Amino acid sequence: MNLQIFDGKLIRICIVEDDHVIRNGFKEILQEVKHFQVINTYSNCEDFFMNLEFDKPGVVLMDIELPGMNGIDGILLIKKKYPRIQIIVVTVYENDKLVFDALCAGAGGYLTKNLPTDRLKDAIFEIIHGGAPMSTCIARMVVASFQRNQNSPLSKREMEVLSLLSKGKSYSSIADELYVDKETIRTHIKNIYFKLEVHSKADALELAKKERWI
Amino acid sequence: MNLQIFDGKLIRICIVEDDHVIRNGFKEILQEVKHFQVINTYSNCEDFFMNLEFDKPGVVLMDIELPGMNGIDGILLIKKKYPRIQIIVVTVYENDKLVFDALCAGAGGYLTKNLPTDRLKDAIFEIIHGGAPMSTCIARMVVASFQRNQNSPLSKREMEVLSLLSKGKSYSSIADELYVDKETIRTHIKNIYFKLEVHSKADALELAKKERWI
DNA sequence: AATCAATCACCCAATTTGGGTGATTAAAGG
DNA sequence: CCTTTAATCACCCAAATTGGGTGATTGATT
Repeated sequence: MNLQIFDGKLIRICIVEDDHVIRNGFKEILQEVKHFQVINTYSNCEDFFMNLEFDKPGVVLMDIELPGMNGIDGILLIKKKYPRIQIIVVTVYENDKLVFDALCAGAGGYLTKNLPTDRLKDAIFEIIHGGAPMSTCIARMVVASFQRNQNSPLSKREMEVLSLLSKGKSYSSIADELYVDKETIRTHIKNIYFKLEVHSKADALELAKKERWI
Repeated sequence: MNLQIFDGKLIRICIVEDDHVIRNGFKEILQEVKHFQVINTYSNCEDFFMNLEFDKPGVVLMDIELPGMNGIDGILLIKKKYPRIQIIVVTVYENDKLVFDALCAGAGGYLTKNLPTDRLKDAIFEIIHGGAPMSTCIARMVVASFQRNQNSPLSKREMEVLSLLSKGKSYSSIADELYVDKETIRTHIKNIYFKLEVHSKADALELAKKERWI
Protein backbone atom coordinates (compact mmCIF):
# COMPACT_ATOMS: atom_id res chain seq x y z
CA MET A 1 0.00 0.00 0.00
CA ASN A 2 1.49 3.29 -1.07
CA LEU A 3 1.61 5.71 1.84
CA GLN A 4 2.17 8.82 -0.24
CA ILE A 5 -1.44 8.98 -1.20
CA PHE A 6 -2.26 9.77 2.41
CA ASP A 7 0.17 12.76 2.43
CA GLY A 8 1.83 11.09 5.40
CA LYS A 9 -1.34 11.67 7.40
CA LEU A 10 -3.62 9.13 9.04
CA ILE A 11 -7.07 8.50 7.59
CA ARG A 12 -9.55 10.15 9.97
CA ILE A 13 -12.62 7.96 10.37
CA CYS A 14 -16.01 8.55 12.00
CA ILE A 15 -18.66 5.91 12.58
CA VAL A 16 -22.40 6.63 12.76
CA GLU A 17 -24.27 3.48 13.86
CA ASP A 18 -26.97 3.11 16.48
CA ASP A 19 -26.23 -0.47 17.53
CA HIS A 20 -23.43 -0.06 20.06
CA VAL A 21 -22.18 -3.61 19.67
CA ILE A 22 -21.65 -3.15 15.94
CA ARG A 23 -20.36 0.38 16.50
CA ASN A 24 -17.70 -0.74 18.95
CA GLY A 25 -16.94 -3.81 16.86
CA PHE A 26 -16.18 -1.65 13.83
CA LYS A 27 -14.15 0.72 15.97
CA GLU A 28 -11.96 -2.06 17.36
CA ILE A 29 -11.39 -3.57 13.94
CA LEU A 30 -10.32 -0.25 12.45
CA GLN A 31 -8.26 0.96 15.38
CA GLU A 32 -5.83 -1.87 14.78
CA VAL A 33 -4.91 -0.59 11.34
CA LYS A 34 -1.89 1.67 11.53
CA HIS A 35 -2.96 4.13 8.81
CA PHE A 36 -6.38 4.61 10.38
CA GLN A 37 -7.46 6.90 13.17
CA VAL A 38 -10.99 6.39 14.48
CA ILE A 39 -11.77 9.91 15.62
CA ASN A 40 -15.21 9.39 17.10
CA THR A 41 -18.23 7.13 16.96
CA TYR A 42 -21.86 8.26 17.16
CA SER A 43 -25.22 6.61 17.62
CA ASN A 44 -27.08 9.23 15.54
CA CYS A 45 -26.58 11.90 12.88
CA GLU A 46 -27.38 14.83 15.16
CA ASP A 47 -24.45 14.12 17.50
CA PHE A 48 -22.20 13.51 14.53
CA PHE A 49 -22.99 16.87 12.94
CA MET A 50 -22.39 18.66 16.26
CA ASN A 51 -18.74 17.60 16.13
CA LEU A 52 -18.20 17.47 12.37
CA GLU A 53 -16.09 20.64 12.23
CA PHE A 54 -13.75 19.36 14.92
CA ASP A 55 -13.63 15.73 13.82
CA LYS A 56 -12.73 16.64 10.22
CA PRO A 57 -13.19 13.04 9.03
CA GLY A 58 -11.87 11.84 5.69
CA VAL A 59 -14.14 8.81 5.71
CA VAL A 60 -17.50 8.27 7.42
CA LEU A 61 -19.10 4.87 7.94
CA MET A 62 -22.81 5.53 7.95
CA ASP A 63 -25.75 3.36 8.91
CA ILE A 64 -29.12 3.95 7.19
CA GLU A 65 -31.72 3.21 9.85
CA LEU A 66 -30.99 5.62 12.68
CA PRO A 67 -33.03 7.31 15.38
CA GLY A 68 -33.77 10.93 14.41
CA MET A 69 -32.28 11.94 11.07
CA ASN A 70 -31.87 8.93 8.78
CA GLY A 71 -28.66 8.03 7.02
CA ILE A 72 -29.77 9.21 3.57
CA ASP A 73 -30.48 12.74 4.79
CA GLY A 74 -27.27 12.56 6.77
CA ILE A 75 -25.31 11.79 3.60
CA LEU A 76 -27.05 14.66 1.77
CA LEU A 77 -26.11 17.08 4.52
CA ILE A 78 -22.49 15.94 4.73
CA LYS A 79 -22.06 16.18 0.96
CA LYS A 80 -23.74 19.58 0.84
CA LYS A 81 -21.25 21.00 3.36
CA TYR A 82 -18.14 18.94 2.68
CA PRO A 83 -18.35 17.27 -0.74
CA ARG A 84 -14.89 15.73 -0.35
CA ILE A 85 -15.71 13.60 2.68
CA GLN A 86 -16.04 9.97 1.55
CA ILE A 87 -19.02 8.07 2.88
CA ILE A 88 -19.42 4.31 3.02
CA VAL A 89 -22.88 3.02 3.86
CA VAL A 90 -22.88 -0.06 6.09
CA THR A 91 -26.34 -1.49 6.54
CA VAL A 92 -28.48 -4.63 6.52
CA TYR A 93 -30.74 -3.26 3.79
CA GLU A 94 -30.36 -4.47 0.22
CA ASN A 95 -33.56 -2.79 -0.89
CA ASP A 96 -33.28 -1.24 -4.37
CA LYS A 97 -34.65 2.12 -3.42
CA LEU A 98 -32.43 2.57 -0.38
CA VAL A 99 -29.31 1.61 -2.30
CA PHE A 100 -29.97 4.07 -5.11
CA ASP A 101 -31.14 6.79 -2.74
CA ALA A 102 -27.89 6.43 -0.82
CA LEU A 103 -25.74 6.53 -3.94
CA CYS A 104 -27.69 9.48 -5.34
CA ALA A 105 -27.28 11.26 -2.02
CA GLY A 106 -23.52 10.90 -2.36
CA ALA A 107 -22.41 7.61 -0.81
CA GLY A 108 -19.14 6.43 -2.36
CA GLY A 109 -19.53 2.84 -1.22
CA TYR A 110 -22.22 0.47 0.06
CA LEU A 111 -21.60 -2.61 2.20
CA THR A 112 -24.06 -5.01 3.76
CA LYS A 113 -23.40 -5.85 7.37
CA ASN A 114 -22.53 -9.53 7.06
CA LEU A 115 -18.96 -8.69 6.11
CA PRO A 116 -15.65 -10.30 7.03
CA THR A 117 -13.49 -7.98 9.15
CA ASP A 118 -10.92 -7.55 6.42
CA ARG A 119 -13.59 -6.34 3.99
CA LEU A 120 -14.18 -3.28 6.14
CA LYS A 121 -10.51 -2.35 6.26
CA ASP A 122 -10.11 -2.99 2.54
CA ALA A 123 -13.15 -0.86 1.77
CA ILE A 124 -11.64 2.17 3.46
CA PHE A 125 -8.38 1.81 1.57
CA GLU A 126 -10.39 1.26 -1.59
CA ILE A 127 -12.45 4.42 -1.26
CA ILE A 128 -9.38 6.50 -0.37
CA HIS A 129 -7.68 5.23 -3.50
CA GLY A 130 -10.57 6.31 -5.70
CA GLY A 131 -12.59 3.13 -5.69
CA ALA A 132 -16.17 2.39 -4.75
CA PRO A 133 -16.36 -0.56 -2.33
CA MET A 134 -19.59 -2.50 -2.75
CA SER A 135 -20.94 -5.85 -1.65
CA THR A 136 -21.32 -8.37 -4.44
CA CYS A 137 -25.06 -8.08 -4.80
CA ILE A 138 -25.00 -4.29 -4.53
CA ALA A 139 -22.48 -4.11 -7.37
CA ARG A 140 -24.76 -6.26 -9.47
CA MET A 141 -27.79 -4.11 -8.66
CA VAL A 142 -25.87 -1.03 -9.66
CA VAL A 143 -24.65 -2.50 -12.94
CA ALA A 144 -28.07 -3.98 -13.68
CA SER A 145 -29.58 -0.52 -13.32
CA PHE A 146 -27.84 0.47 -16.54
CA GLN A 147 -29.15 -2.47 -18.51
CA ARG A 148 -31.93 -1.88 -21.01
CA ASN A 149 -34.61 -4.30 -22.12
CA GLN A 150 -34.12 -4.56 -25.85
CA ASN A 151 -37.42 -6.29 -26.54
CA SER A 152 -39.70 -3.31 -26.88
CA PRO A 153 -42.52 -3.50 -29.40
CA LEU A 154 -41.24 -0.31 -30.98
CA SER A 155 -39.17 -0.11 -34.14
CA LYS A 156 -35.67 1.36 -34.16
CA ARG A 157 -36.89 4.68 -35.50
CA GLU A 158 -39.72 4.81 -33.00
CA MET A 159 -37.21 4.22 -30.20
CA GLU A 160 -35.14 7.13 -31.50
CA VAL A 161 -38.17 9.37 -31.48
CA LEU A 162 -39.24 8.29 -28.01
CA SER A 163 -35.75 8.83 -26.69
CA LEU A 164 -35.68 12.38 -28.04
CA LEU A 165 -39.16 12.97 -26.63
CA SER A 166 -37.77 11.97 -23.24
CA LYS A 167 -35.29 14.82 -23.51
CA GLY A 168 -38.18 17.28 -23.64
CA LYS A 169 -37.84 18.04 -27.34
CA SER A 170 -40.76 19.12 -29.47
CA TYR A 171 -41.98 17.34 -32.59
CA SER A 172 -40.37 19.99 -34.78
CA SER A 173 -36.95 19.82 -33.17
CA ILE A 174 -37.02 16.03 -33.31
CA ALA A 175 -37.86 16.32 -37.01
CA ASP A 176 -34.91 18.67 -37.53
CA GLU A 177 -32.58 16.38 -35.63
CA LEU A 178 -33.57 13.32 -37.66
CA TYR A 179 -33.68 15.20 -40.98
CA VAL A 180 -37.28 14.28 -41.70
CA ASP A 181 -40.54 16.16 -41.85
CA LYS A 182 -42.54 17.05 -38.77
CA GLU A 183 -45.41 15.03 -40.17
CA THR A 184 -43.24 11.93 -40.15
CA ILE A 185 -42.48 12.42 -36.47
CA ARG A 186 -46.18 12.87 -35.80
CA THR A 187 -46.90 9.59 -37.53
CA HIS A 188 -44.19 7.82 -35.54
CA ILE A 189 -45.66 9.15 -32.31
CA LYS A 190 -49.16 8.13 -33.28
CA ASN A 191 -47.83 4.63 -33.97
CA ILE A 192 -45.95 4.61 -30.66
CA TYR A 193 -49.13 5.55 -28.79
CA PHE A 194 -51.08 2.90 -30.64
CA LYS A 195 -48.54 0.15 -29.91
CA LEU A 196 -48.17 1.13 -26.26
CA GLU A 197 -51.90 1.76 -25.85
CA VAL A 198 -51.33 5.21 -24.36
CA HIS A 199 -52.62 8.64 -25.31
CA SER A 200 -49.98 11.05 -24.10
CA LYS A 201 -46.29 11.74 -23.99
CA ALA A 202 -46.08 11.35 -20.22
CA ASP A 203 -47.80 7.95 -20.28
CA ALA A 204 -45.57 6.69 -23.09
CA LEU A 205 -42.43 7.80 -21.25
CA GLU A 206 -43.59 6.35 -17.95
CA LEU A 207 -44.20 2.97 -19.56
CA ALA A 208 -40.93 3.06 -21.47
CA LYS A 209 -38.97 3.82 -18.33
CA LYS A 210 -40.81 1.22 -16.28
CA GLU A 211 -40.06 -1.40 -18.92
CA ARG A 212 -36.47 -0.14 -19.18
CA TRP A 213 -36.68 0.50 -22.92
CA ILE A 214 -35.03 3.89 -22.45
CA MET B 1 -15.95 -21.94 -3.17
CA ASN B 2 -19.25 -23.79 -3.22
CA LEU B 3 -19.39 -26.12 -6.18
CA GLN B 4 -23.13 -26.66 -6.10
CA ILE B 5 -23.79 -23.33 -7.67
CA PHE B 6 -22.25 -24.65 -10.87
CA ASP B 7 -24.65 -27.64 -10.94
CA GLY B 8 -21.57 -29.82 -11.06
CA LYS B 9 -20.81 -28.46 -14.53
CA LEU B 10 -17.79 -26.55 -15.71
CA ILE B 11 -18.08 -22.86 -16.52
CA ARG B 12 -17.94 -22.58 -20.30
CA ILE B 13 -15.88 -19.57 -21.33
CA CYS B 14 -15.31 -17.85 -24.68
CA ILE B 15 -12.80 -15.10 -25.32
CA VAL B 16 -13.20 -12.43 -28.03
CA GLU B 17 -9.99 -10.38 -28.30
CA ASP B 18 -8.08 -9.35 -31.40
CA ASP B 19 -4.58 -9.25 -29.88
CA HIS B 20 -3.45 -12.85 -30.06
CA VAL B 21 -0.84 -12.44 -27.30
CA ILE B 22 -3.47 -11.21 -24.83
CA ARG B 23 -5.99 -13.73 -26.14
CA ASN B 24 -3.68 -16.67 -25.57
CA GLY B 25 -2.50 -15.20 -22.28
CA PHE B 26 -6.04 -15.11 -20.96
CA LYS B 27 -6.70 -18.59 -22.28
CA GLU B 28 -3.70 -20.04 -20.49
CA ILE B 29 -4.54 -18.32 -17.23
CA LEU B 30 -8.11 -19.60 -17.27
CA GLN B 31 -7.36 -23.11 -18.51
CA GLU B 32 -5.49 -23.80 -15.29
CA VAL B 33 -8.59 -23.29 -13.17
CA LYS B 34 -10.33 -26.60 -12.62
CA HIS B 35 -13.91 -25.25 -12.73
CA PHE B 36 -13.30 -23.44 -15.99
CA GLN B 37 -13.47 -24.70 -19.53
CA VAL B 38 -12.20 -22.34 -22.21
CA ILE B 39 -14.33 -23.48 -25.13
CA ASN B 40 -12.96 -21.26 -27.86
CA THR B 41 -11.17 -17.99 -28.46
CA TYR B 42 -11.90 -15.56 -31.31
CA SER B 43 -10.23 -12.52 -32.78
CA ASN B 44 -13.53 -10.90 -33.83
CA CYS B 45 -17.27 -10.94 -33.15
CA GLU B 46 -18.23 -12.40 -36.51
CA ASP B 47 -16.32 -15.64 -35.92
CA PHE B 48 -17.65 -15.79 -32.39
CA PHE B 49 -21.27 -15.54 -33.51
CA MET B 50 -20.72 -18.22 -36.13
CA ASN B 51 -20.05 -20.75 -33.36
CA LEU B 52 -22.21 -19.31 -30.58
CA GLU B 53 -24.87 -22.04 -30.79
CA PHE B 54 -22.27 -24.78 -30.50
CA ASP B 55 -20.02 -23.12 -27.92
CA LYS B 56 -22.91 -22.38 -25.53
CA PRO B 57 -20.75 -20.21 -23.28
CA GLY B 58 -21.82 -19.21 -19.79
CA VAL B 59 -19.32 -16.37 -19.67
CA VAL B 60 -17.80 -14.32 -22.49
CA LEU B 61 -14.73 -12.13 -22.13
CA MET B 62 -15.20 -9.35 -24.66
CA ASP B 63 -12.82 -6.73 -25.95
CA ILE B 64 -14.24 -3.40 -27.15
CA GLU B 65 -12.03 -2.36 -30.04
CA LEU B 66 -12.27 -5.13 -32.59
CA PRO B 67 -11.97 -5.41 -36.36
CA GLY B 68 -15.44 -5.55 -37.92
CA MET B 69 -18.27 -5.48 -35.42
CA ASN B 70 -17.22 -3.67 -32.24
CA GLY B 71 -17.62 -5.08 -28.76
CA ILE B 72 -20.61 -2.92 -27.81
CA ASP B 73 -22.68 -4.14 -30.74
CA GLY B 74 -21.41 -7.62 -30.00
CA ILE B 75 -22.75 -7.39 -26.43
CA LEU B 76 -26.10 -6.07 -27.70
CA LEU B 77 -26.40 -9.00 -30.08
CA ILE B 78 -25.44 -11.63 -27.51
CA LYS B 79 -27.91 -10.23 -24.97
CA LYS B 80 -30.66 -9.98 -27.56
CA LYS B 81 -30.34 -13.67 -28.39
CA TYR B 82 -29.16 -15.13 -25.06
CA PRO B 83 -29.88 -12.73 -22.20
CA ARG B 84 -28.49 -15.16 -19.63
CA ILE B 85 -24.95 -15.26 -21.01
CA GLN B 86 -22.72 -13.21 -18.70
CA ILE B 87 -20.33 -10.83 -20.40
CA ILE B 88 -17.22 -9.28 -18.90
CA VAL B 89 -15.60 -6.47 -20.87
CA VAL B 90 -11.82 -6.52 -20.78
CA THR B 91 -10.33 -3.46 -22.43
CA VAL B 92 -7.78 -0.69 -22.15
CA TYR B 93 -10.46 2.01 -22.42
CA GLU B 94 -11.61 3.86 -19.30
CA ASN B 95 -13.55 6.39 -21.34
CA ASP B 96 -16.88 7.35 -19.72
CA LYS B 97 -18.98 6.83 -22.80
CA LEU B 98 -17.58 3.41 -23.63
CA VAL B 99 -18.01 2.17 -20.08
CA PHE B 100 -21.65 3.23 -19.88
CA ASP B 101 -22.39 2.09 -23.41
CA ALA B 102 -21.03 -1.34 -22.53
CA LEU B 103 -23.03 -1.58 -19.30
CA CYS B 104 -26.19 -0.32 -21.03
CA ALA B 105 -25.64 -2.89 -23.77
CA GLY B 106 -25.63 -5.61 -21.14
CA ALA B 107 -22.10 -6.15 -19.85
CA GLY B 108 -22.14 -7.59 -16.35
CA GLY B 109 -18.57 -6.63 -15.54
CA TYR B 110 -15.86 -4.27 -16.80
CA LEU B 111 -12.13 -4.77 -16.30
CA THR B 112 -9.22 -2.73 -17.58
CA LYS B 113 -6.38 -4.72 -19.08
CA ASN B 114 -3.64 -3.99 -16.55
CA LEU B 115 -4.94 -6.68 -14.24
CA PRO B 116 -3.16 -9.24 -12.07
CA THR B 117 -3.80 -12.78 -13.27
CA ASP B 118 -5.84 -13.67 -10.20
CA ARG B 119 -8.22 -10.79 -10.84
CA LEU B 120 -9.38 -12.40 -14.07
CA LYS B 121 -10.13 -15.73 -12.40
CA ASP B 122 -11.84 -14.01 -9.47
CA ALA B 123 -13.95 -11.93 -11.83
CA ILE B 124 -15.40 -15.01 -13.50
CA PHE B 125 -16.29 -16.59 -10.17
CA GLU B 126 -17.73 -13.24 -9.09
CA ILE B 127 -20.01 -12.83 -12.07
CA ILE B 128 -21.21 -16.44 -11.82
CA HIS B 129 -22.09 -15.83 -8.18
CA GLY B 130 -24.23 -12.82 -9.00
CA GLY B 131 -21.61 -10.11 -8.68
CA ALA B 132 -20.39 -7.44 -11.07
CA PRO B 133 -16.60 -7.46 -11.29
CA MET B 134 -15.21 -4.00 -12.00
CA SER B 135 -11.83 -2.32 -11.87
CA THR B 136 -11.46 0.20 -9.07
CA CYS B 137 -11.82 3.29 -11.21
CA ILE B 138 -14.71 1.81 -13.19
CA ALA B 139 -16.61 1.12 -9.97
CA ARG B 140 -16.07 4.71 -8.95
CA MET B 141 -17.24 6.02 -12.32
CA VAL B 142 -20.35 3.91 -12.05
CA VAL B 143 -21.16 5.04 -8.51
CA ALA B 144 -20.34 8.65 -9.36
CA SER B 145 -22.86 8.50 -12.19
CA PHE B 146 -25.62 8.36 -9.59
CA GLN B 147 -24.42 11.39 -7.71
CA ARG B 148 -26.28 14.66 -8.10
CA ASN B 149 -24.88 18.15 -7.77
CA GLN B 150 -26.94 19.72 -5.03
CA ASN B 151 -25.82 23.26 -5.73
CA SER B 152 -28.25 24.27 -8.41
CA PRO B 153 -29.46 27.87 -8.47
CA LEU B 154 -33.04 26.58 -8.36
CA SER B 155 -35.23 26.46 -5.29
CA LYS B 156 -36.61 23.21 -3.91
CA ARG B 157 -39.99 23.78 -5.52
CA GLU B 158 -38.43 24.73 -8.84
CA MET B 159 -36.42 21.50 -8.75
CA GLU B 160 -39.63 19.55 -8.19
CA VAL B 161 -41.22 21.23 -11.17
CA LEU B 162 -38.19 20.66 -13.38
CA SER B 163 -38.04 17.04 -12.37
CA LEU B 164 -41.69 16.51 -13.32
CA LEU B 165 -41.10 18.37 -16.58
CA SER B 166 -38.32 15.87 -17.30
CA LYS B 167 -40.90 13.09 -17.12
CA GLY B 168 -42.75 14.68 -20.03
CA LYS B 169 -45.63 16.03 -17.95
CA SER B 170 -47.60 19.08 -18.98
CA TYR B 171 -47.99 22.22 -16.88
CA SER B 172 -51.52 21.20 -15.93
CA SER B 173 -50.63 17.72 -14.77
CA ILE B 174 -47.69 19.07 -12.78
CA ALA B 175 -50.10 21.53 -11.17
CA ASP B 176 -52.47 18.69 -10.28
CA GLU B 177 -49.65 16.60 -8.87
CA LEU B 178 -48.38 19.41 -6.65
CA TYR B 179 -51.87 20.59 -5.65
CA VAL B 180 -51.36 24.13 -6.90
CA ASP B 181 -52.75 26.20 -9.75
CA LYS B 182 -51.46 25.89 -13.28
CA GLU B 183 -50.53 29.57 -13.12
CA THR B 184 -48.18 28.84 -10.24
CA ILE B 185 -46.40 26.21 -12.28
CA ARG B 186 -46.12 28.67 -15.15
CA THR B 187 -44.52 31.20 -12.83
CA HIS B 188 -42.08 28.60 -11.52
CA ILE B 189 -41.10 27.67 -15.05
CA LYS B 190 -40.64 31.30 -16.05
CA ASN B 191 -38.37 31.73 -13.02
CA ILE B 192 -36.47 28.57 -13.90
CA TYR B 193 -35.90 29.84 -17.45
CA PHE B 194 -34.78 33.22 -16.12
CA LYS B 195 -32.32 31.70 -13.64
CA LEU B 196 -30.91 29.24 -16.16
CA GLU B 197 -30.95 31.79 -18.99
CA VAL B 198 -32.81 29.46 -21.31
CA HIS B 199 -36.04 29.83 -23.26
CA SER B 200 -37.38 26.33 -23.65
CA LYS B 201 -38.08 23.09 -21.84
CA ALA B 202 -35.51 21.14 -23.83
CA ASP B 203 -32.75 23.66 -23.09
CA ALA B 204 -33.58 23.73 -19.38
CA LEU B 205 -33.53 19.93 -19.19
CA GLU B 206 -30.33 19.67 -21.17
CA LEU B 207 -28.57 22.07 -18.83
CA ALA B 208 -29.99 20.41 -15.72
CA LYS B 209 -28.80 17.01 -16.87
CA LYS B 210 -25.39 18.30 -17.91
CA GLU B 211 -24.95 19.92 -14.50
CA ARG B 212 -26.30 16.79 -12.83
CA TRP B 213 -29.08 18.61 -10.97
CA ILE B 214 -31.60 15.95 -12.02
C1' DA C 1 -48.50 -11.63 -51.69
C1' DA C 2 -48.62 -9.63 -47.40
C1' DT C 3 -46.69 -7.24 -43.63
C1' DC C 4 -43.98 -3.78 -41.61
C1' DA C 5 -41.00 0.25 -41.41
C1' DA C 6 -40.38 4.76 -42.70
C1' DT C 7 -41.76 8.55 -45.03
C1' DC C 8 -45.12 12.47 -46.05
C1' DA C 9 -49.88 15.20 -46.64
C1' DC C 10 -53.92 17.56 -45.14
C1' DC C 11 -57.84 18.36 -41.91
C1' DC C 12 -59.25 19.84 -37.24
C1' DA C 13 -59.65 21.73 -32.51
C1' DA C 14 -58.14 21.88 -27.88
C1' DT C 15 -54.18 22.42 -25.23
C1' DT C 16 -49.73 23.93 -24.33
C1' DT C 17 -46.16 26.95 -24.22
C1' DG C 18 -43.47 31.17 -23.72
C1' DG C 19 -43.58 35.94 -22.64
C1' DG C 20 -45.35 40.20 -20.34
C1' DT C 21 -46.89 42.48 -16.11
C1' DG C 22 -48.62 42.51 -12.18
C1' DA C 23 -49.93 40.92 -6.75
C1' DT C 24 -49.82 38.69 -1.90
C1' DT C 25 -47.96 36.12 1.88
C1' DA C 26 -44.57 33.98 4.60
C1' DA C 27 -39.97 32.92 5.61
C1' DA C 28 -35.11 33.88 5.79
C1' DG C 29 -31.14 36.83 6.05
C1' DG C 30 -28.52 40.86 6.91
C1' DC D 1 -36.35 46.37 10.72
C1' DC D 2 -35.83 46.08 6.03
C1' DT D 3 -34.83 43.41 1.98
C1' DT D 4 -34.76 39.50 -0.53
C1' DT D 5 -36.38 35.18 -1.83
C1' DA D 6 -39.74 31.51 -2.25
C1' DA D 7 -44.20 30.21 -3.32
C1' DT D 8 -48.52 31.24 -4.58
C1' DC D 9 -52.06 33.17 -8.05
C1' DA D 10 -54.24 36.39 -11.96
C1' DC D 11 -54.97 38.08 -16.52
C1' DC D 12 -53.50 39.22 -21.36
C1' DC D 13 -51.76 37.47 -25.76
C1' DA D 14 -50.28 34.82 -29.86
C1' DA D 15 -47.70 31.21 -31.73
C1' DA D 16 -46.67 26.56 -31.38
C1' DT D 17 -47.68 22.05 -29.94
C1' DT D 18 -50.26 18.13 -29.41
C1' DG D 19 -53.49 14.34 -30.25
C1' DG D 20 -56.62 12.34 -33.41
C1' DG D 21 -58.47 11.23 -38.07
C1' DT D 22 -57.66 9.48 -42.79
C1' DG D 23 -55.20 8.78 -46.25
C1' DA D 24 -50.66 7.59 -49.52
C1' DT D 25 -45.92 5.78 -51.27
C1' DT D 26 -41.66 3.30 -51.15
C1' DG D 27 -38.66 -0.37 -49.89
C1' DA D 28 -37.48 -4.23 -47.26
C1' DT D 29 -38.60 -8.54 -45.08
C1' DT D 30 -41.17 -12.63 -44.76
